[in-house]
Amino acid sequence: MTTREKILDAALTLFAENGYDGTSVEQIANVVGIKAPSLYKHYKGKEDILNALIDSAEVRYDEMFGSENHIGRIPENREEFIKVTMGRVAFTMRDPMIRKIRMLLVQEQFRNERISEATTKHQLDGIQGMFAKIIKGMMDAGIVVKDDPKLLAVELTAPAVLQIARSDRQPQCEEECLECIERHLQHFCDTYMKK
Amino acid sequence: MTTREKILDAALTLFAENGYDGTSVEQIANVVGIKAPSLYKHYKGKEDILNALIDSAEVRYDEMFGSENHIGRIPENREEFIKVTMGRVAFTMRDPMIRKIRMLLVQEQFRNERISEATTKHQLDGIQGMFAKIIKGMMDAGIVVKDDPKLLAVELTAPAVLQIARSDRQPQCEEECLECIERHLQHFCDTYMKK
DNA sequence: CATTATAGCTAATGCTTATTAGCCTGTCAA
DNA sequence: TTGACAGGCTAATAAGCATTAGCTATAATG
Repeated sequence: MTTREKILDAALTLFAENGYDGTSVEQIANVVGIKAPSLYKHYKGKEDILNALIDSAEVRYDEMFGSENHIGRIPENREEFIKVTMGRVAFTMRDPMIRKIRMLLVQEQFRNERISEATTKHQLDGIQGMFAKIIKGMMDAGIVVKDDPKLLAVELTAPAVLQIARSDRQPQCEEECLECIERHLQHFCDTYMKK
Repeated sequence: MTTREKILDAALTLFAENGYDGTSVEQIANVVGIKAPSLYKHYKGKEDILNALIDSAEVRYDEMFGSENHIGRIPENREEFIKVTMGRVAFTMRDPMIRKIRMLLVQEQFRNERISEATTKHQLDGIQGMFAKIIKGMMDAGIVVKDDPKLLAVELTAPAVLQIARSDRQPQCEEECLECIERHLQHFCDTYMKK
């Protein structure tokens, strides 16, 4: 890992934990193992680090949720749908990097337009788009009732997004959040899946 | 309005807009119309202002959503339910004070346990509890299908909470957010209300 | 009327912060 | 071998920050 990358990594951790204004350039440098002024050999300044961080978060997010090939196989029945969805949720909830990106975005969402748009993409448009396709697939396969896939995606994802956000701020409730999501998922299937 | 109150008011606005760390005591004093050191005649320090702010936010929230007498009449039919609920949503979304409290909480949710718990209460437990009661009432009246009211409250409120959060960070999308909530509400009624 | 508390002020303190200047060392190309 | 550059360092700068000390005027209280 290059120093440039180490800086991004340290900054992400610290920004996520203490916020942008709550993090000093010196703290970042400490984690990297260099002195603060050396950091300016790699980035123009603190704001520049934040921007680079958002760039890389966007790239990572698009790799993860943007491309078609990560939707995977359309589940063939209720059990498979629940299993694969819960797996996705648990992974997203626990992955340290993704978690830090969420925490960074949510704290700095009012700072500038880029972050604000990224937050909407992550919390709403991105996941909804992805699940709309999966739900559409299941409708076409005849295992989900005919309806607007986009609308069902909203119903499906919104409670999960809120619970993931909760587990970010109250990690001790992670288990409870997952259970809550699973109950919701069961209910979703009860409501919209054919028997 | 006493100076003590003016200080809380100014601090709420500034914290909501720029975050706690992004706001200086001097800025708060400027808005109030006094010099920074005078502020210490009213509060022990910056952290003390934040705590007082959360106290008052909690009081206001409990007045608003905590007590039974604010649930109001149980709607008698679909149209009334949609109308009164959209009214509630629009009010909550637009009320400046409530909006600032949401913005403050969401930005500082990782700072301390009180704020973290308040955020969960506002975003999840509070609204869900309130709507669970309303839904329960409509079930008892026979206009909503029999189901777990708490679970239906999750399905009902989660998309709305996310859209309200979106309109906080992208106020230019307020109209769009409200439309999105209304579509969701219609869909909720289609799904769970008897014809 | 005397005094005491309230609530403002200016000045100062001491700390943190982001950033710059300038130096040094090792690596690699000409 | 020389020279340039990358990437580290120390020292310094300048600004901003929360907070304290101490003064003053006004209003309330005895």
